[in-house]
Order: sequence, then structure tokens, then C-alpha cells
Amino acid sequence: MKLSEGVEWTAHACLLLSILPPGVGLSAKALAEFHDLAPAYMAKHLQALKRAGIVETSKGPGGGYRLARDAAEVSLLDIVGAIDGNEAMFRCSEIRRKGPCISKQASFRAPCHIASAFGRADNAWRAELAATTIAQIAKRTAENSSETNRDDLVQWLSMKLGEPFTLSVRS
Amino acid sequence: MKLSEGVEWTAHACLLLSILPPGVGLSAKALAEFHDLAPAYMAKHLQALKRAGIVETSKGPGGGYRLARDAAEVSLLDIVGAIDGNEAMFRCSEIRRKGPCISKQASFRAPCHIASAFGRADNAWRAELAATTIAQIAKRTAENSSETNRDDLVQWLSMKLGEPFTLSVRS
DNA sequence: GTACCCCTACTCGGATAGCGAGTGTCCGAGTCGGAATGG
DNA sequence: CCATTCCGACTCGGACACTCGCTATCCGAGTAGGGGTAC
Repeated sequence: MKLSEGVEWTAHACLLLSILPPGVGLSAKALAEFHDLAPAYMAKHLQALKRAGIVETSKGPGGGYRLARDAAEVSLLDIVGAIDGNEAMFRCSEIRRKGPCISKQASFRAPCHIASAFGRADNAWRAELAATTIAQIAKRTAENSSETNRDDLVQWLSMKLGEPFTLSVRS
Repeated sequence: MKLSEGVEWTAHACLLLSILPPGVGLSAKALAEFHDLAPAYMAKHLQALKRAGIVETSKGPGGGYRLARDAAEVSLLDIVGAIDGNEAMFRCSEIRRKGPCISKQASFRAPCHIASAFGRADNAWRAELAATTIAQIAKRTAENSSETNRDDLVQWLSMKLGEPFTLSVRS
């Protein structure tokens, strides 16, 4: 019952990608370096994001990963689904139908109430994640960041992109 | 991000224990047999329930497992905590503090908004499970069970307990 | 007949193997950009 | 000076080992109850 480590990695990666100008991307190596993570492993997770249609890729020099759609259209649930899959945490194997005291005349038209309860909990969890987008997180993070941190970020991105970079608020 | 199989096993086991008269228990072997499960593995999970204080045990002939408190005081969250632990699914490792563009003057007084969002989702999930008790599930299951199923259950329990057993609604 | 004792069967409880998903890494396929070259 | 070609470096993408936690099992510790025996 533990979320994959890659969820945290890719969520932060998407957060970084969301502040780039449209059409501009960053390589897996750069995205890993930014948070001091293993480059190869980060690349593996980013491939999962691409398979899910969250990011697009370009090969060759100057290529890399960029968001495939607006940051307001990328939810945390999308990222979780891309990395860990969309299966429910609780998977009912209908053990109530097994056992010695189940006769052939037994009927189970009603759903298993244990599975139903876990299903409701799962829906509540997913609803909360679906309601949180990368754009929202980026906005809140920007509002709480210090001047120093912003300057360092701008300088680092300018170096990595090979062109002057300025922070701009995107919807 | 998958719940342990033992959660389903022990939830159904608690459901069965909840309809027994006070002070009466069932052995791990019988609880496993009832749903056609591996006895040794079921015993392992039941030990986890005991460590969590959900069930009590008695050794020797006639002994076994019984609920340590009223079924209305046992929630699905208690069971999940006993089997899978109480740690949050998302564990923030604060990677935002790592990396080359974090200077010594950087300040992170505000919490990580990604971790906050996952924390809210976790709380929603746990709240739903905490609000569902074994007693509620037993009540709903009883209301939806057929006459045949109830008779088979009564007969099986009478045999296992070695004394006549009758179904009674408990709060 | 009664009280005591022992013994057996039954139960829990922790210690011990096996396996699969997640973790971590590497090398090949493809592509863009620029340098070199010839006109 | 300009167009073309070729080469190199950079990037993604999938294929390949490794580790840890869940799965699964077994055997020893402890106990209640019943049968046997002595009084």
C-alpha cells in the first residue's frame, strides 16, 4: 500500500516543465539533475508519462520532454495512473463465494459490502487527486517562493536552455 | 499501490466473528476453512490483528480468536492499519531541497504543495474507511442474504462450535 | 464414589523459505546541428 | 561567399540485472480438557 517513488519524481518534473515557454523542453538528464536524482531511472519514469500522453518528446540535440497539454489539464491522478497504473487498491476476489457452507442454491446478487466500502474510499482518494492540477500547484508554489529561490531557478534554466529565461505566470 | 491480500481475508474473518455470541471464538483453521483460504497464512494475518488489539486469543482446545471489542468499534481503517501499517501512501522525501540550484540561503518554510495534495487525498481515503465499521457491514450483509445462505451458515457454525447456534442481530 | 494426576490433542506464535513487483542500470536506435569541403 | 555533404554528439527508448517486501509454510510453546488411577 505504498505509492511508487516515481510518482514524486515525475510530479516535481511536471511542475518544472510547466513553467517553461510553450514548445521548449528539458532532457531527462537535466530533469534528474535538477532534483539530484538517478538520471537513468528518471528517464524510465518519464517514458511512462509519455505512454500516458502527459508529455511529448523530441530526439537529438536540443530535444527532451515537454508537457503535451496545458498544466491546468494535468492532474495528480493522471500522473499516478501513468506511473502506478489505474487499478483499485482493493481488489475483491469474492472469497465470500468460496468455502464449505456455500451451496449451489446460494445467491449473491447484492455486491460485497466490504468491496463496496473500499470502492467508496478509493473514489474519494481519486477525486481529491483529480481535482488537483499541476497548474494549481505551480501557482501556490510560486506564491510561497522567496526572491532568492526564483533567481537561482531562472539562472539555472537559462544555462540549461542556452537562452535567456524569464519567469512568467501561465494559466 | 496495492493493498495486501490479507486485508480482504481478515475483514471477512472479522465479519464472521462479529456474529458469534460474546466470549465465543473460532480457530484460525476454521476461519480459513470458511472461505477456503490457506490456514497458515490466515493465522499469520490474525496474529497481526491481535497485535493491533482488534481480536483476543485463547489457546488450547475450544480456544481461538474472538473480537476484542464490539463490532461497532472496529472500522475498516483499523484492519488496514493492522495488516498494512498506518504509513501514508505518499511519503515526501523533500527532493525539492536537493539539486544544484538550491543555495544555502534558500528557505522552505511553506510545505511542499505536492505532498500536501497527497496528504489531503490520503485523509479522504482514511476518513471513508474510518466511518465504516464491521457492525455496519454485518447489518447490510444480513439484510441482503437469502434464507438458504443463512441456514447453511447456522448449520456450519453449530458444527464448528460444537453447540447449537442461532443468528441474532447485535448492535 | 471422588479427587488427583498425567497425557493427549488442539491452539496460538514466531522463525523460516520462495517469488514477484518495483528499483536501478546499461547500451542501441534515431535525429538534429554544425563543421568541413568543394564549387 | 554559399550550398552540400558528412560526421559527431546528443537524446530517447527498450532490454537487462538486482533488491526488498509480500506470500506461503512449517514446527515449537503453551494450555484446556478428558481419561485413568489411586485412595
